[in-house]
Amino acid sequence: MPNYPLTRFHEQASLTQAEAEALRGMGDPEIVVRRGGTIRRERDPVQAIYLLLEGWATAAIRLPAGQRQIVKIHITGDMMGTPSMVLDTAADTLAAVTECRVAAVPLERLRDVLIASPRLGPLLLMSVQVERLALMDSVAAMGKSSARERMVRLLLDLHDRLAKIGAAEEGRFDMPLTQELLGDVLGLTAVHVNRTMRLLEREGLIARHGQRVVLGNIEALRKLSPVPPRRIRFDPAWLPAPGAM
Amino acid sequence: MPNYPLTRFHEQASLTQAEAEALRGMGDPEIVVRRGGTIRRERDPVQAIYLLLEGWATAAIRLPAGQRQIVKIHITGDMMGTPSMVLDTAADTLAAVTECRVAAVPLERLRDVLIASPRLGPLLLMSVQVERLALMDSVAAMGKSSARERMVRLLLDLHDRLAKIGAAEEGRFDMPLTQELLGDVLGLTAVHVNRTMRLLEREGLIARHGQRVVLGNIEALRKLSPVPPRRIRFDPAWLPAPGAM
DNA sequence: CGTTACATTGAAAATACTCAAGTGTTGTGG
DNA sequence: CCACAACACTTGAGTATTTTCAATGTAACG
Repeated sequence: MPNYPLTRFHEQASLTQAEAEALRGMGDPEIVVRRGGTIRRERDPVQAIYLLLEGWATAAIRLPAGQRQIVKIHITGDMMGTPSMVLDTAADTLAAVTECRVAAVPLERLRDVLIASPRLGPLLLMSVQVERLALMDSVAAMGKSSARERMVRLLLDLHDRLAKIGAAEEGRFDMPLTQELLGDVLGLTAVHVNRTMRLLEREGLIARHGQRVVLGNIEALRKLSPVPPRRIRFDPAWLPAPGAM
Repeated sequence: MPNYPLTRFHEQASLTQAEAEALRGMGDPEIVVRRGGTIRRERDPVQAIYLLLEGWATAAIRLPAGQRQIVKIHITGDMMGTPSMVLDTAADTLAAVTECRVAAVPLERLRDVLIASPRLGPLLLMSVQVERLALMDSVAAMGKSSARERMVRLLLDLHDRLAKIGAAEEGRFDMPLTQELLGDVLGLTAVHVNRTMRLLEREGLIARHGQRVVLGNIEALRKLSPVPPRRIRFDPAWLPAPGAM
């Protein structure tokens, strides 16, 4: 088993193994960020994108009024901080939920990789569109569904993503997120997150033991979810074939 | 003045004039979609992306429960339907709010353009990241701010985007959106949209005459907005220089 | 002019929030 | 190994925001 979970990039962003390795190879040596630590702060100058080699992290925006909204929960294998690629100062704060292993890819080196592997640009574009779709679904869920529905969607989303990297099986997985963090993801208070989860528990839809979550009846949960999962097309008509560029 | 508002692509997506023309030149002949018409329906096979040559349009997701969430209000010059590039069937419905002039760019031709103008891939990537940031801000606004704050943000966002294409001046612009549509953008009911706008009016922050909106005190409104505007960097370090690819 | 679509307002109900207190749980230093 | 912080979770009671339901007003259009 390789040091790095390439499957993540391969499946989500449909980068080939060689392309993910090219990106990884150009990255800085990995650093370890301890639980609660900050990887990159909002408003910092944007100098790199980040590969999350292992761990859980959050991407959060702080509103002027002081509240924090988490816009993405990152897990092992995710690419982080790329929306800020088009800004001078970072849009979001990347924070380690668990201890994380992270490799930074300075933007200049990313440019070199884009030139050296011309297909990587379109593939990166593809992975960004996938993230954009996830955000569109988030907006839909936040605008038009109840706390319970949003919670169900989050649990299913985490389950499906964790299953892809082998960190969830038969609806069971570890979720190292406090209820306050969940609230900042869902746009709810920690108190209401608590009530909502307890409700799902009383209904027999989920069970919890510490950080361990068990989705008892996934089919029933999927029926409750405000948005269905999306199936990515791995060979879209607009993607130049290898060798064409 | 050219037939096509290239400034939009140039400013928002930082495509050069030549690149925008390349994209436009590869598009199908323009079609006219009448007010209320559908440009592309959710779940349709994805065959093209769309250039909105003129008019207002919405990109909306329909939830299984039947509600509709508008994830983007498109104005003249916008590129539409690109998130569905990575799907077999479209994620969102594109509908004409006003009469629209639209040019479709079939995905196969987009591929040809990407090959012929290699810098277009990274530039497209840039424009998609800009849209992604807008969605992140939307999530933040929907999760953590009140109806009034969200309404203020929407009005400022429309104002700023319209100003870029010369369709807003001194805080005045036409907004051909019904309160029901506004509700589907903001995640509110039409009734509450009405109350919220009337409140802003009573406070002297805005005025309305039919579709005409006047932002009386833009500075005060910006202070109320839950998210500040973002400044895009037009020459990011990761963007290969012309000629480098 | 009648029809239709959109805007406005009131009253009651529902959802989620705030404040507050109490209950684990975990980690740490003595 | 215990005491005690520190942190996270849980629950109750009252409040605020937003929704729902219903009725009425108004402007555009054939």
